[in-house]
Amino acid sequence: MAKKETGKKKISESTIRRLSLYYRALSLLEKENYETISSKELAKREKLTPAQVRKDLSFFGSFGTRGLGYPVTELKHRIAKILGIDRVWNVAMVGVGNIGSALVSYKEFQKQGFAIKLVFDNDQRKIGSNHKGLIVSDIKDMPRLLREHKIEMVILAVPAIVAQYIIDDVVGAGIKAILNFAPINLQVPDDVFLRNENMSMELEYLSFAISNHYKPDQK
Amino acid sequence: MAKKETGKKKISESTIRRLSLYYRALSLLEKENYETISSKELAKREKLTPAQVRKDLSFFGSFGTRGLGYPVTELKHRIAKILGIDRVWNVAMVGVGNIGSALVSYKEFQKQGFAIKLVFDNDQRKIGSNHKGLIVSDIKDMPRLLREHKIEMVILAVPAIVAQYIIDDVVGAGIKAILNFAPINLQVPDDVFLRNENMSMELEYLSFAISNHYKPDQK
DNA sequence: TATCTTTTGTGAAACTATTCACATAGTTTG
DNA sequence: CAAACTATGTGAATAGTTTCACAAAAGATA
Repeated sequence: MAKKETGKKKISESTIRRLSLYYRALSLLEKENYETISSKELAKREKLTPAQVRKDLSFFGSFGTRGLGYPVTELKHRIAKILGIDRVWNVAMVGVGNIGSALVSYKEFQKQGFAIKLVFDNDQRKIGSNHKGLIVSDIKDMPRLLREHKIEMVILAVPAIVAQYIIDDVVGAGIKAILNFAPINLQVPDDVFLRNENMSMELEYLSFAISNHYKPDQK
Repeated sequence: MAKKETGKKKISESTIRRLSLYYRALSLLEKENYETISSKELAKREKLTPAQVRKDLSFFGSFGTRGLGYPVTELKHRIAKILGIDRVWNVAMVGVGNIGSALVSYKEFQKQGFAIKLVFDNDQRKIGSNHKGLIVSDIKDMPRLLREHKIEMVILAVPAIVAQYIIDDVVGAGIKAILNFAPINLQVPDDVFLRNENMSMELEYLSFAISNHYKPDQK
């Protein structure tokens, strides 16, 4: 009997991140024509333990068949539903410097259902120019355009120095989910989800690892 | 009496990541002409608890003065030393598609001491072309060039489908630290540090958060 | 110099996450 | 169809991380 997710029990951040890994692994398994997959094999592919896989999934229901494993395609869809990626999300890119313009062309986002519909900048030389079929809009028009195009997520790729001002505008326009690439700690109201992506931090981690002959559990 | 880091006790991944945050905060504090900073204030700036800050630092020694706090500039240098970023690292970029070429121009890496010295691709149309002052080399010459230029870290920004072949070459050339942007789980020997950066995963996390009215501790 | 205040550094406690281990339920085989 | 096998789902045990709480150390005050 599948337990319905009540939304009551607290799901840990790590579990959610692993769901993304499972989803990716299942997409691959589907292409390899697997019909079912055991927690053991799924764990092996993502360098986790079978118990971890089963425990993670058990928070959301009971998806497997004892003696057989999990149905690949069905589990994939179930995870997509849990993650909320069983639909297309309208995303806007704010800032088209190096990172911003690269991400606009990044196929992976589109593939996972994150459709970049609008692109903004405050640089007059960039406004009006074409980035992969999208015309760069003036950041001054952002509040209106975000609403008009029903944008639900924003990727912020602006210089750290202006990031707080711009995120205030983004929040003001009603956006509740923001992925920030500026290396600075931004303030947002409690009901806005903010994730920070800091690529230097990953290199610093590697630097620490080499410098200290550190042997972590390779994630 | 400062306790010398023995390298024996296990430092958690989260602690290391927070060191990066402290480092960044301290750099800012230095610019704001702070001479000392309390764990309380430092915690506030990075949305952590004072106890967390003190505990993290205590793994590496005793850097503060009771009643006063931590000396900003000195602590910054100490953390730089711990993270191994008190020097310049020679880095190579492998793959100059969207992400790769954006990262080559990404100022933040340079600023943090990660100097991209070589750029590789296997696409004949790209080889020989100029990316921000760097000529794209043929990936066939990678083993030789990595050694000649004393490269210690590689950023892998190639399509998932070829990532395993290419990382095998990178490992073969003696590289011990790799930051991978391909959304696939790569195999490397035990003595090679591999970090995966998956930007779609961050958007999926936001998608989950919105879809489930999830309220995490905003990290 | 004595007292008060501040803030560190750190064991211990509380909390969170992972792994274990096994009853259970289903498949497969002869 | 019964026995053997396989693999889930999950409480309990273990391991790991964060927070608490306070003694101790240093600065500030008078």
